[in-house]
Amino acid sequence: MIELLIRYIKDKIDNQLTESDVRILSDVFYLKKIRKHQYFIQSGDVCKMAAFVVKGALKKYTIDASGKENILELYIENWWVGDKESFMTGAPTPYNIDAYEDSELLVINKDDFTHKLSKLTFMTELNNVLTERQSFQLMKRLHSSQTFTAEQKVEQLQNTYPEFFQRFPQHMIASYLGMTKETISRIRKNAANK
Amino acid sequence: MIELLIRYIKDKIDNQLTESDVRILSDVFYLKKIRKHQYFIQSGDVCKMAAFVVKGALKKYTIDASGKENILELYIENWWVGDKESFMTGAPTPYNIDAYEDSELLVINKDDFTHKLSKLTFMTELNNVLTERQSFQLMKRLHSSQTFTAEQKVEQLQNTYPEFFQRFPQHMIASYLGMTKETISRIRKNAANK
DNA sequence: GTACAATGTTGATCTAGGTCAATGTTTTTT
DNA sequence: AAAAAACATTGACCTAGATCAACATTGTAC
Repeated sequence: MIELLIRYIKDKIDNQLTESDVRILSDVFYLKKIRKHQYFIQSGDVCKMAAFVVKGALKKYTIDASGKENILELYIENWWVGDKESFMTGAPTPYNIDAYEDSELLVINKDDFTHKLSKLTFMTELNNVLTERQSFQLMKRLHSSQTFTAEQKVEQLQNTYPEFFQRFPQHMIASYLGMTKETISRIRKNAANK
Repeated sequence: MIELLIRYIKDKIDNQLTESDVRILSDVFYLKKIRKHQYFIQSGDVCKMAAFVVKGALKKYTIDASGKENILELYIENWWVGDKESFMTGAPTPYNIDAYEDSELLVINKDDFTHKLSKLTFMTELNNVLTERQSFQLMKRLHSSQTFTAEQKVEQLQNTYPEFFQRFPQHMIASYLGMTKETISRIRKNAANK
C-alpha cells in the first residue's frame, strides 16, 4: 500500500527520494481501514492525524442548526484527508469527516509528523506544494461560488473533477456545490436535452 | 519604509533575521507608489511582482460579461498583494488589482524572488506560513459563502476585519461578500435598529 | 425475492436577495 | 461655491433557486 504513496510523492517533488526517506515513510505511515459511515474526525475533535486515501471515498462537512449537511470537500484515491488547520494549530475542528465508501487510509500521527517528517526537506517541499495548490483551488472555488449560476457550477465541476460524478450520489455533489438535490437534478435533466 | 516589512517578517517567523538577511531584503524590495485607480495587474497579464502594502488600499476583482465587478480580495497596510498562482506558475492572471487609495508598495520582482530570496530559509518559512494561513482563511470564506445568509456574512466580516468597513465604501464590501449594495444597505439599517 | 433504505425526479409554491429606478447625501474637482 | 462624481438609501418588482411533498427508481440486507 505504501508504494502508492511513494509513487505519489515522487510525482510531486523535484528531487529523488533516498532509500532512507522511503524507510522513514514506511515506518511512520500505517494502514487504517475505515468502514462506510465511520467517522475519521468529528466536529469538536482536535485532528491528530493526516491521511492519504489509498482506496475509498470520504467527505468533509458541517451540520447546520436545521440538521442540513454542508459538504466542503470530497475525497477519493490519492487525496489527503484531514483538517489541516486543526492538525497544525491544535484547535478543535469545526468539521466532520466520514467515509462514504469502505476506505483504506495511510495515516500519520501528528507526533510522527512533527518529529520524524517535518525536518525532511522532501516532506516540507511536498507540504508546501500541496498547501499552495490547495489555496489556488480554494480561490477558484470561492470565486465560482460567488459569481456562477448553479448551472455553471455543475458544468465547471464536470470539467475539473468528472470522477466525482461517478463516485458520489448526486445529492452529495449538490451539497458540495452549495445547492439542493432538486436543483442539480433539474440542471442535469436540462443538460441531457442539449 | 523597508523597516515596516522587516518588522512584519520578524513577527511571523520563528528565527531571528541576520544582518545579511536585512541587507538582502533592503536590496531586492523597492518602493513603488501607485495612484488611486491605477492598476497593479490586469486580467491577462502574467503577474511578475509581489508586493507588501506599506500604505494605502487595493482590491482584486474580475469583471463579468454584464460589466459587474466581483471583488475577491481587499488589501490594506501589511497585506501582500498579487496573484500568487500567476506569479508562481507564469500563467496569465484572470484578476485585476488596482488601487482604491493612493498606495505605497514594497515590490519584489519574480526574478529576484527566485534567485535572491527563495533559497533563504526565513523566506521559505514566511512563504509557507502565509500560504497556509491564506488557505485556512479561504476555506472559512468558502464555507461562509455557501452556508451563511447575507446578514451572517456581514456580521462575520465585522468580527474578522472590522477595518474594512472604515477603509472601503459599502458597495465594495458588498461585492467582496458576494451581495449587492442594496442588500448590504438594508442589512446595516436593520442592524442599527437592534 | 421481499422489504427497506438510499437515491433521484417532478410539480407546486415560497422567499432571500437581485434588479431597476428614483432620490438623497457626501466627497472631489474645478 | 458650483458642478460633478462617488456613494448610499428606499421602494416596487422580479427571479433563481430553496422548500415542501409526493412518487419513482435503485441498491442492499435478510
